[in-house]
Amino acid sequence: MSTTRTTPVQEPTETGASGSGNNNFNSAVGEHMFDKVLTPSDVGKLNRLVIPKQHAENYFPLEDNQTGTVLDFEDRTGKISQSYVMTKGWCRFVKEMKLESGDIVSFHRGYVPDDNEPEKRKNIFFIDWRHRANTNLVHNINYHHYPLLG
Amino acid sequence: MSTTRTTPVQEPTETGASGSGNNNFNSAVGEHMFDKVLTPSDVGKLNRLVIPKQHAENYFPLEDNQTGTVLDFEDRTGKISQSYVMTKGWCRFVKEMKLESGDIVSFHRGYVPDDNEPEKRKNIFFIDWRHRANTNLVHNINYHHYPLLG
DNA sequence: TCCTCGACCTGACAT
DNA sequence: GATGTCAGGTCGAGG
Repeated sequence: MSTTRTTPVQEPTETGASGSGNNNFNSAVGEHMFDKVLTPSDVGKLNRLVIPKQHAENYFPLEDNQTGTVLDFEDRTGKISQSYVMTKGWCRFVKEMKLESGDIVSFHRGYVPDDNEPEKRKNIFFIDWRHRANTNLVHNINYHHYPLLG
Repeated sequence: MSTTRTTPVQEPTETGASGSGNNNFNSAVGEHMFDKVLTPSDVGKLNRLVIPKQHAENYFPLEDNQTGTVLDFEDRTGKISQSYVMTKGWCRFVKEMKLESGDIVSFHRGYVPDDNEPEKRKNIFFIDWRHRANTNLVHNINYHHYPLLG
């Protein structure tokens, strides 16, 4: 219970292709971006989800992230690092899905053509979740998905 | 000791023009950007300075900050917020300047013409500091400045 | 009031 | 020991 650091956020189990039973969402929803095993504070009273920096910058449309701005102190260097949290809407999501520490959320991205500008594509985000395995809960290994609009 | 929140990061005392004695640095160094009163952790073992978000986004060349990316959960909204800290080089600065909680750092910006492209200007950053007033320390109300390269 | 949200502060830990 | 990131808190504004 004590050591609850983020799982070394492993690269995805390559899209639901692995046989872990998460195929009750249509594969057409899009590509898998990343997973996070929820920490106690992700599902606690803090009402926020810490998003691993690398994934936030890789996958969300934050535009032009330089992973920190570097300045120089004369001969030295000063670096400004950034971190990312999701706040708005998260707490409601946790409650409705009854998420607990150890459960897993999984972000996916899809595209739709933009009707007005066919050469452009519009992002659609999805968030899936499942209860962790190795639990006494009834609903283990159930996957769900929840659409997002980007 | 307990309540050590950031001073409501007030707007600057409008460039050293106010009579608080901070004129031992050449006014040619540039415009005043913002101040921060140092917290205990800013000068402690954590080796980092928390930079108020608004100032980081207003003044540093982080490019294209949208102050949080907004996604929509169907009819809901999820928002990703960012925070900023300065890490590299900060701890050395604190030690050399003997900064303590309650002291104030002040960021300034100047410009120099870019020799190759005269129409462009290059940022130069400076960080000034002073010990807080109302202290028993000897060096109160001393201002210093420290050049940065941008 | 209570809750959410957003910003900030502080500490732990990995590298 | 220095740096970078994440976890876990507090606080205040606003609904």
